[in-house]
Amino acid sequence: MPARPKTSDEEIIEVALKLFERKGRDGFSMSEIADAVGIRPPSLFGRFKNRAELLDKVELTLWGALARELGAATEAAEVSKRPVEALTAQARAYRAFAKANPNGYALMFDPRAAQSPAGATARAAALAPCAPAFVALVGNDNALAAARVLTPFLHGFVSMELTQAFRLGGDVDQAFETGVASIIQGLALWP
Amino acid sequence: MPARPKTSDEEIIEVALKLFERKGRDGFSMSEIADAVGIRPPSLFGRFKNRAELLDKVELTLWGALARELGAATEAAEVSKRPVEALTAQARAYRAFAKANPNGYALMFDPRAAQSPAGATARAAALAPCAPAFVALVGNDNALAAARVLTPFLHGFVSMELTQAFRLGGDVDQAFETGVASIIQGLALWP
DNA sequence: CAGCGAAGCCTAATAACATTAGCCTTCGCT
DNA sequence: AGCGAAGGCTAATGTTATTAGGCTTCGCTG
Repeated sequence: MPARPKTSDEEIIEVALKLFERKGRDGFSMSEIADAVGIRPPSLFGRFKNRAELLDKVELTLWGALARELGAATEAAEVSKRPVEALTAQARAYRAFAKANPNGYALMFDPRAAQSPAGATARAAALAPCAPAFVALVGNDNALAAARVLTPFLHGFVSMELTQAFRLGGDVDQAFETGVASIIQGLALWP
Repeated sequence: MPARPKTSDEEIIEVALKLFERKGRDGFSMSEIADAVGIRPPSLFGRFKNRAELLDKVELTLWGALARELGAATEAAEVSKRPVEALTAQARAYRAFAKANPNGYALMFDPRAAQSPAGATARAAALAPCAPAFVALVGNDNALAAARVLTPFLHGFVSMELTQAFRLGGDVDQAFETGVASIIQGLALWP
């Protein structure tokens, strides 16, 4: 039935992601994306219901990428034997991902973005690689609670870092290491 | 020299704050604010350079309010003797403020908002009430580093809470209490 | 092999915004 | 009396997202 497409949904999402990452949430428009893939702005609406839906797709792509990074960090550490090292490695991977994709990272936690079921699933999936380390550290019953200590710290830290909220001097890299270590140490004290 | 003003900068900021809080960053426009104070949209630009400047003012107001809340929480605890209690109270006050002003809180940490010097000053001032407690807990030299553990956690936690990022069940209130306690316990271990 | 029908694109139009330009009115001060 | 500026207004501009309606291609079916 179809005619000859000039582009594909995937290409559009890719292009949108790059534009987004470079110019931030404000600096990009549907027109720019259309230009970049060689079609006219209204044609985008044949592929995506609206701008929000396109952003949802971009967000999902990013969650997938984060999940992959965390998974890679997990493999590097022998989780069952050394949960502390595993969590530290994952924390560093998390921060590295955020710094590599500053605007994208902000999108992933934007209140306006994806309340979609797919978004929720992607979020949960992204954290999955960390679960074994938490279980190994504090046991099955406390794993979720422990994740709700470290994860908010990570999210808060990188968010503040990306918005340049650390303005009182000092070594931010070291503050991160110290913070992760201190928090994991606190978790290790759990019964 | 003047004529008869129909409103004042302060009133506009108040109204903008309320509109903002209710409808979120997207759902509000200069037109709505103008309507609400009984003037025409272009007249706003005689008072504020542009929308961004108005938002800056709103943001400053919010930082001031947060500083006041934290100060109040501080007074209730005898900081020098009981830094743990003081920090816990401040943490609760911080969270309560964020939950009471969800959209406003998001604004305060928005990358797009105030990179203004006034904004930086306001941020620093907001945290000032907590400084004595950190000093009492970990000493002068470690206070900043300690603040950079607890503050990111708080910011991350409430941000995630406000964006409904905690979707795996469990008691979120308790997770907060547990997290704060665990982190402060970790800090208390510092040399 | 004629031709239906849908996918995918296009141009033109609409509506909401922020913001600028230019003008009018009021009123404190001389 | 009347200048000058503060503060407002209407009208115009330019940018967005988004909708409406129409044209073309081409896989499939008769």
